[in-house]
Amino acid sequence: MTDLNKQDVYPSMKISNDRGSEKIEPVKLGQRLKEIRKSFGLTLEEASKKTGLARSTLSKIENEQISPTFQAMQKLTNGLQIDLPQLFAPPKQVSATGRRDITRNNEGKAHPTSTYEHELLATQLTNKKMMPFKSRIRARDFADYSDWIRHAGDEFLLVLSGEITFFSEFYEPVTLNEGDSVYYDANMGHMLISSSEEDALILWVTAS
Amino acid sequence: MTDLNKQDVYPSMKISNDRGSEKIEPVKLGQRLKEIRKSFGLTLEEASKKTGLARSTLSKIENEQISPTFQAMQKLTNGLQIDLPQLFAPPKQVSATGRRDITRNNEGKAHPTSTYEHELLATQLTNKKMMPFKSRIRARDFADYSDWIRHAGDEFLLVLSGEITFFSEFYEPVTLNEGDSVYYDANMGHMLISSSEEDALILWVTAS
DNA sequence: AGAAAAAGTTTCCTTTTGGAAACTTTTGGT
DNA sequence: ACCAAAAGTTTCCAAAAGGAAACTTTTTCT
Repeated sequence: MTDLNKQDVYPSMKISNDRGSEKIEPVKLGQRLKEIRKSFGLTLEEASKKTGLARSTLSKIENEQISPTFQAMQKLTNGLQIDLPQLFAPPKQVSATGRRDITRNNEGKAHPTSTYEHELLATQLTNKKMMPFKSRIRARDFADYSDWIRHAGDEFLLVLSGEITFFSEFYEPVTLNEGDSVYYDANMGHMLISSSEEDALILWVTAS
Repeated sequence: MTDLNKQDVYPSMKISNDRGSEKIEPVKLGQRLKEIRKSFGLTLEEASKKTGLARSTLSKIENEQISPTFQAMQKLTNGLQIDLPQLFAPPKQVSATGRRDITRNNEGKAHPTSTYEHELLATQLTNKKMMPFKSRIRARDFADYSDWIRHAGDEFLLVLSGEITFFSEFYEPVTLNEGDSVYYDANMGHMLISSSEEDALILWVTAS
């Protein structure tokens, strides 16, 4: 195999930035950590017990007097049960106004097709991590589809009413009734049909 | 005021750490870093110039002889133009068989509290991009909470039955009935109560 | 308000990291 | 194979992090 490297595959990852050490963006780790600890209602002492780091060390980290080692950070994330991404997470400014979008029943953005009738919810917000839909499933037959549906990301689906049969690439078809749900990798080929008399109503959410 | 903290009212925070790491995960940072550097076709010397870290230091980090400080890691990520998530959670295994998890009605993992009764869905899968819950809302009063609920990520909520009042930090309370949904930034303080006689049932999904 | 307890910060000292240079291993050319 | 250059590792020391305990501030009693 040729020595294909990331630069070939992912042009976006350009390393052309030749400036040795650019200005180090001051990710406010300490501040962030303090927020998290407080949000759990923990004192330094308690956090100390959970993480195995000294009270004093935690204090210094929170006040940005020291730069914790990776080891220390692992103790932090393990002890407090948080993810690293969460810690480094974007400057995360709580927007002054907050993001919120309410969609009333049947007032989403409709996308009807012969097999589905999708209603996109929360259309007012941009940069969402998830895309929620409510759909009416018209398809009654496997043959209503030309091929597996397949796309990036995770998908979660809950049956609101009716009965569907969920087909997927590596599994036997399965019947889902009201209240049943399925979570799957959308890269795996999938499709679904309504398997009762009526159309089925489902809620589904994607995230990538 | 009672010492009610987030963990009490919001047990999901505990389990939302779904990265499959209950115990001390030995993230092979050094190994991973070496992979990345090689994939860019960089020598230690070049990486050193880009990151501002000494050749020797890089070597020691890669061979896991030392645990880099947060500062050092920032230099790494800045200099090499990679982001932290990449460093920590890259194994990125696309399972050959496909990931899928079905949760039957009322068969999720329950987490009852006085105000909520959460049922975590899709408990079999790890590394999910979303965390789906079905919940029964018992709270009838604003005062059932000690403070706003606030955590990282986006949240989507759909009312399955009953009627809820959704309180959030920067908005007036709003009443949601069956079929209504709301999408919001979970960093924004929020909480909700059942505003009809019966308990309300909701579906909600978080993603961060 | 004052005392006691709890929470948080700073000091002091030990352990560990980070960097320059010496040293070893690998690669490339002849 | 040999030698030279490049790449990588280790040594040694200065600089910084981590922990125990002293100290200060804040909270919670009476």
